[in-house]
Amino acid sequence: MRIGELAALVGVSTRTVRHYHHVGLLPEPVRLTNGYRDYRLRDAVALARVRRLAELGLSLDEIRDALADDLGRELREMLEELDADLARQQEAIGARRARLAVLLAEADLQAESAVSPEMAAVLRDLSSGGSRFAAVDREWLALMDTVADPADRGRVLDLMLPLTEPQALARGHALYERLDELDDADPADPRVPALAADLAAHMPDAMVTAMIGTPADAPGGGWLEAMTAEVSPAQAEVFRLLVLTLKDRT
Amino acid sequence: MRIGELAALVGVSTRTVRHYHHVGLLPEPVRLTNGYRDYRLRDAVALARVRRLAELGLSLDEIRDALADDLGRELREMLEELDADLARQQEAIGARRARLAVLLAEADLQAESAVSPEMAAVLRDLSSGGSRFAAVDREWLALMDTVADPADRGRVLDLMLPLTEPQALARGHALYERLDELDDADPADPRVPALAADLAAHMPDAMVTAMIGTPADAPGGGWLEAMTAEVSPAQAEVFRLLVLTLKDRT
DNA sequence: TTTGACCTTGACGCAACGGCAACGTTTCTA
DNA sequence: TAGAAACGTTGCCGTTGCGTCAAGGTCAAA
Repeated sequence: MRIGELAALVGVSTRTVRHYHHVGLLPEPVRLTNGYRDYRLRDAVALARVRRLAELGLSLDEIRDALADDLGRELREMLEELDADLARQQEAIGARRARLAVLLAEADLQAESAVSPEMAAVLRDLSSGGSRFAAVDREWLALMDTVADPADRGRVLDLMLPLTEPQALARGHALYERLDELDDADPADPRVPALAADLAAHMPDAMVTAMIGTPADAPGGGWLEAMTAEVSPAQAEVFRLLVLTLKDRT
Repeated sequence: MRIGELAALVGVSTRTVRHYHHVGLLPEPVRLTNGYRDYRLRDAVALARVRRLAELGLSLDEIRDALADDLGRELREMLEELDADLARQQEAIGARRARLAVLLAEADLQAESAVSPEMAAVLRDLSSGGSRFAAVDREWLALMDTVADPADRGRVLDLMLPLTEPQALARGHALYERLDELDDADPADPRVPALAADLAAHMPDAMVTAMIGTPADAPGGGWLEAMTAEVSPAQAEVFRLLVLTLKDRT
């Protein structure tokens, strides 16, 4: 047999056969005088053996190990491991499909699939003012929504919901405006501690504990540093004081 | 933010961030005077967007397309396609696990997992004689067992089973011996046509139609050529006559 | 001052082949 | 009998999504 016949017989490409030679999975057969490889039936059997394991999902390395150990206990362990692995894959795919189903159902209602639809609603409410600072806050919330795992995502939403009530929104807008006014103010400006105190008063307890409690190295952890870097010195000072105040509150 | 902070914030490696820059998924931010990349919150938002789609299983190319088309209809189609793809994967994995379960159950009984256990039993029966020719036949059957898809595999077994009955086995061994005797005989030897006729008489009808009916380009198709290449000229001639006889029989 | 923890670009590695180049051999066909 | 088609040979690059050096430059703390 020449390589093409062997390949057709077993149902693989000639490239695959040569690849198996290259990686030592299949012994090189004798050559004819013209240099062509000359295969026997036993080569086809060996190749079919390899393919059988490959199609079960074993890597070529694993197949080599399994065949080297002459089809003993080793193979059985590998197969069990493989089965566990496949089970995990099935679960993972199932979870992804579940998330997809949610996304697809919601996509019928709105196309803003960059964030979850609940969070999109929250962001719409918050964005009714033109505050430059509100924009930073919105970016931050959008980030939290994408970065957190689904369980935390619900918690973030719960934290935000009280702030979307009409009175809270009005007060929030006023606070945003006061923050905007500090854009090029001095950090020692008297309005700074006043605003920090009012902000602290405006924040629900649950949000406070969430903000203080987030470990610095978890995803979404360096929030304070990341936000202060975005704002002016006076605004950063507001944050510093705010965090101090909140820490006292716990 | 520097690249490490950004990466930690979103929960990826710095290498991943740079990779996304490299492939154009994430715009390069401004550089500080020392050459460090300087990220803003919106970069984190963009990165998190990308990750969100990536974790759903979209390829980076698809993510680029989806984001370029500004989160419209395109994305929805891709998600649906992805869902269908995942469904197919689930099915494929299920099929593999089913095959694995069979293998594992049988591995308790015997370790000869290169061929299916039923075929292993058939091969044991056939191998009771020391005929060199029987060895070729056994290789061939082992190959058919691994190469054919599961549906065909059962058919092959059905074909073989009649030959494993005691009387059939005895006659089969006698035929093998007569084939072995032709190892270095002349193709014109009078024993050749006689043996071909006896072989034809020995083969069940179902096996005949299976052998004649297999298309030459299907997997396992070139069986005649592959087998004749393994044997001596006189034995090949037996085969030629055998096939002629069998073709008449259909 | 010297670690040590960052950052930079660049390049190789990975799994399992597919595909091409550039060339020789065999086989079919006109 | 010539030429084309269909095989064979080796070798190298491309794929995916980064991980992992290598060989530096930068910056903060001890």
